[in-house]
Amino acid sequence: MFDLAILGLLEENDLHGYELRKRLGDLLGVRLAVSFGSLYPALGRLEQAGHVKVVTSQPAPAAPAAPMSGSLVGELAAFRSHRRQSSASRAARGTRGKKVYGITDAGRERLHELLADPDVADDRTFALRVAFCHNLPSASRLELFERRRAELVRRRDQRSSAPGSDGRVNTYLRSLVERDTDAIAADLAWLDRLIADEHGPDNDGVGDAHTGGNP
Amino acid sequence: MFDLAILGLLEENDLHGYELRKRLGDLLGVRLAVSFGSLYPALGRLEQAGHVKVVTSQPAPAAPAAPMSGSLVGELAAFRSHRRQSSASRAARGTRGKKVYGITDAGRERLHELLADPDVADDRTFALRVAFCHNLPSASRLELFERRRAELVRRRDQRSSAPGSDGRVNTYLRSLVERDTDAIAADLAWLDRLIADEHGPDNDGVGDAHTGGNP
DNA sequence: GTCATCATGTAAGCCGTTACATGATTGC
DNA sequence: GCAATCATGTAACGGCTTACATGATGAC
Repeated sequence: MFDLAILGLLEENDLHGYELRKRLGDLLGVRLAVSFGSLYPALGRLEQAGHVKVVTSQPAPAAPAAPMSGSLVGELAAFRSHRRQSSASRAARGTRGKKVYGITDAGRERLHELLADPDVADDRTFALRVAFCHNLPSASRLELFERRRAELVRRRDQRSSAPGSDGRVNTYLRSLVERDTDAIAADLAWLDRLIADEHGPDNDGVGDAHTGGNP
Repeated sequence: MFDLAILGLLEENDLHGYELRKRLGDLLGVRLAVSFGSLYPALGRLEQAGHVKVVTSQPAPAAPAAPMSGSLVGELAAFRSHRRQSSASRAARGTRGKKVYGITDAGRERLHELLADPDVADDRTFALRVAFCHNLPSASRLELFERRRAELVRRRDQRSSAPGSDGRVNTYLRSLVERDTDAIAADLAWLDRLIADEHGPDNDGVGDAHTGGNP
C-alpha cells in the first residue's frame, strides 16, 4: 500500500524519506502515520526494483515558506510546515545532503499499474488511489470509480437482507448496523458525485487529466 | 482484536469455531471475514489462558430454524442461516460432537477489560466494542462513547487547519478530504445520539444493560 | 557543549492472511 | 462411492509497528 503513496508523492516532488513521511501524515490525517520502520525498507525495495532512484541534488521546494508553487499535495504540506516552523530562519535546514529520491519511468509505470488495479475492496488503498488518480486518463479514472461503486453496492445489498429489519437484536448493535448502512450510502453519494463530475464537464481525455512529468 | 469478538460472541452462546466465524462475518459485513488461520489459534490461546473452555455438549440453538430465542447477535445469524439452508431437513447438521467453546469467568473478566480499554483510536475495534457494549454498566459505556467522541474531535480539528481552505490542491484530493470531514462529522453525530440516549432515558444501571449468561 | 530536531536505518515482534493438509457427515 | 459442506487445524509468509541504534545540524 505504501508503494502507491510513495510513488504518488514522488511523482509530484523529489523528496527524502523524512519529508515523505510528514506529507503522508498530512495526506489522510493521523490514520496513515507511516512509521520509519516501514518507510525506509519500502524505499529500499522500490530503489532495487528501479522504481525510484536517489537524486541527492535538487531537493524540491519542500519546507521553506516558498511562494505557493501550485504543486498538488505540496500546498497541503507547505501549509503544515509553515505552521510548525513559524520562523523563516529555519527554512533551508535539512534540505542539503540527505537522500533525496525521485521517481523513474518504471516507477511511473508502476504507479499507473497500482492506480488501475481492479481490486477495489480495501478502503484505505482506495482513498490513496483517489488522492493520486489525477495521474490516470479520464477513462481509467471513471473505471476506478465505478468499480468502487459496484463494490459498495455489493456491501450494501449484502447487509440489507439480514440486520435491522427485525427489532430483536440489541440496541447498540442495531445502531451500529444503521450507522454502517448510512456510511455506505454517504460514500455511494460521494462516488456518484465524482462520477457525474467526471463525464459531466466535457473534459473527457483532456483537462487536468494525465498531467505529465515536468511542464 | 479477535479476542474481543470471540469472547463477545461466546458470552451470548456456546459455539464452535466454524459457527463462530460465520457469526463474525455477519457481525460487520464482509469486512471482518476472519480466517480460520487466525480463529483456531486464537481459540487455542484463549483456552490456554483460561478465558474459554471446551464444553462439547449443549451446542447452542445455532442453525436450526428454531423459534426466535431473543438472543442478541444470534437472531442476526439465524436470519442468515435460514437464508442459506432453506430446507429444514439440514437443520440439525453440524450441531453434534465438534469442539464447542464456552466462556469462563476469567473470560468474562477479560471481555470487560477489553471493552473498557482506554485506547479508542482503532475504528474496527471500536465498532466491535459497541457491538458488545451491552455487557458494560451504563457508566462505563458512556465513558467509552465519550472517549471515542474526544478522539473524533481531535481528528476533525487536526485536519481543519490545513486542507481545503485554499483551492489549490487537485480536485480529487480536495473531494477526498471533504468526504473524510463529512464522515467524521456523521460519526460524531451518531455518537452524540448514542450518548444522548444513554443518559436520556432513565435506565442508568438497569434496563437491558449487563444481561447475564443464560436466562 | 548540549539539547532538540532532522535524518536514516535495523531488529524483533504482532497480527493477520493465504495455502495446505486432513477428516467427518450427509445428500444423491 | 462421490461430491459438497462442515469442521479443525498447521505452515509459511506479508505488512506494518515499536523499539533500538546512530549520527548530523543548528539553536542557544
